Amino acid sequence: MSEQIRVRFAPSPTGPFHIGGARSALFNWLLAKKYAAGKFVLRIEDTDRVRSTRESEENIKAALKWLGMDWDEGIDVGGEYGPYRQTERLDLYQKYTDQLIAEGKAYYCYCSEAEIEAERTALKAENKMPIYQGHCRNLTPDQIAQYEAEGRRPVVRFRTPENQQVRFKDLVRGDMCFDSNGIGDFVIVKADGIPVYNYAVVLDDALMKITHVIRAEEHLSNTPRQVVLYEALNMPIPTFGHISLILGKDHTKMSKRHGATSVDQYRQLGYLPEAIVNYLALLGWAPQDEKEIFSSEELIAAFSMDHVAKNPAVFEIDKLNWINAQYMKQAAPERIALLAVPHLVEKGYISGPFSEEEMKRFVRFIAVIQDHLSYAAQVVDFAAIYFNDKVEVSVGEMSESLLDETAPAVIEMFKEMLQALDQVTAETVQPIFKAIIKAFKANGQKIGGQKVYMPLRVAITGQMHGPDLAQIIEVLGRERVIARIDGAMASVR
RNA sequence: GGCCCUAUGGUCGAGUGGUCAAGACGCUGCCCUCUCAAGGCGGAAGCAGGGGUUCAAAUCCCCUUAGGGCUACCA
Repeated sequence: MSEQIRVRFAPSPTGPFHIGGARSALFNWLLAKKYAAGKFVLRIEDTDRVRSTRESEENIKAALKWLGMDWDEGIDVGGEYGPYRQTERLDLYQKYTDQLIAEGKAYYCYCSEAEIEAERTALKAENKMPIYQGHCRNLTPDQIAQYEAEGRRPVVRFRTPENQQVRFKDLVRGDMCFDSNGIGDFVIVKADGIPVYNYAVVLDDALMKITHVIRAEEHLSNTPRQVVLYEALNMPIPTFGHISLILGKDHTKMSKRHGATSVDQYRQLGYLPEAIVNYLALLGWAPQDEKEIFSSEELIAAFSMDHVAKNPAVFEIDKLNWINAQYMKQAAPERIALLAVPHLVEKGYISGPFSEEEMKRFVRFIAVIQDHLSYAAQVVDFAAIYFNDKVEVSVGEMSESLLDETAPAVIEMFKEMLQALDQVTAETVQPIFKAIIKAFKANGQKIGGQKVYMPLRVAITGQMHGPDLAQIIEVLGRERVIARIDGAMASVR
């Protein structure tokens, strides 16, 4: 592969930025970064004026940046092949359209949408391929004048060569071959003068000197249309690579039904961008070795289109969660704390951002629960341990552990020993538990760790499960721990 | 309907004519442990079906089946 590699990501800004789009972008980005002279360009395909929005374009850019995929050329950053928004390139396209028409490779078609629709329906009824039958292929000047007089606005159709084998090379599918007769004379410019996707994409990719077009498989069947256009335009055909689609759990195309599908939803849930990138890379591509966790740099080094899978991949949230958890364990607690703030606010634990001092303390708590988290929003599952000073002991196993006959003595001893400590840290607290067991033993009573830890855990956290108790005590501090214990004991008495 | 793509455990996937068919997630057993996680060590679980080709097929060919895409004046 040449070092002059130029790839692009060309999304349509028509909605939330989808996880599948992110993977397409990633594969292109990885390919560009692999080569010193590689360039990744970001182009906005907004020819669908009804559905395209600036808001969506901003989302895409923000998501790409969040994921760490910087672009060398394109929207916002510019470059020598701009502009990079298709609606700003209309005059450029016009030149080539005129040329195609002049050469007889394209022609005006005055058929109305209703007429086309009727033709299509009829063909389908006969079990034939619903392709344009060429009604306006060879209009006389008189006919054209007649249509113009009727006020018809023409589209431009491409005169697709007949009886031709359209071939192209696909990096993931191998050599592809389509029959040109299955294509028909398709529209390249709509009645409003705006080129259609299949046409604009060819012009843009050629003009922007794109060498490799890596995109989703849904475009595979469109590729022969594009290839005939490249040929008619006398422009070099890029190398294609059609990566398979990402499916939901039920093996249908990922949609809202499958839960979070947009990059932004994952960002809001407190997933880490490195983890998303890592997971996406593993979806449809496999490294040569058995490595699973990759930094961006490692990904760039290891990535190759040679090992991109052909079959569609099911998006498995469990695996993403596992990968994200791997990154969470390594992440700075400060970062996780920051990501958790909106969720803590939402649950009413706090009313706004932490003060600097509060943050410092909360970060210590995060360090304690860090290994329990798949993503930052899950902090709320542990937040009660930290925030609820008024411990609620539910009747049942919990209250029983406090009403256990050894419990009062355990708790009294614990309080005394905790008070006696110079410094309350996990290291100084831990020996207390052992000391209590020993004290019972000296008294002729054998009790297990369970009888010591559980009443204390329940009295301090109001829960029977949770992270290391000594660490929780360190984070909470002596006063709050004592107060919680007293409150809890009072509530069960 | 036509054209096209795809098919290895529940999932991601290694595998490119000769392997006891990797590894990971998930599930599960044990260890660790106050608990829940994390971590460590094990286990169950797979070549969609049928025909060929070949001494030999997950691997090559054909058919069937299933899933998906395209067939727009969407991208």
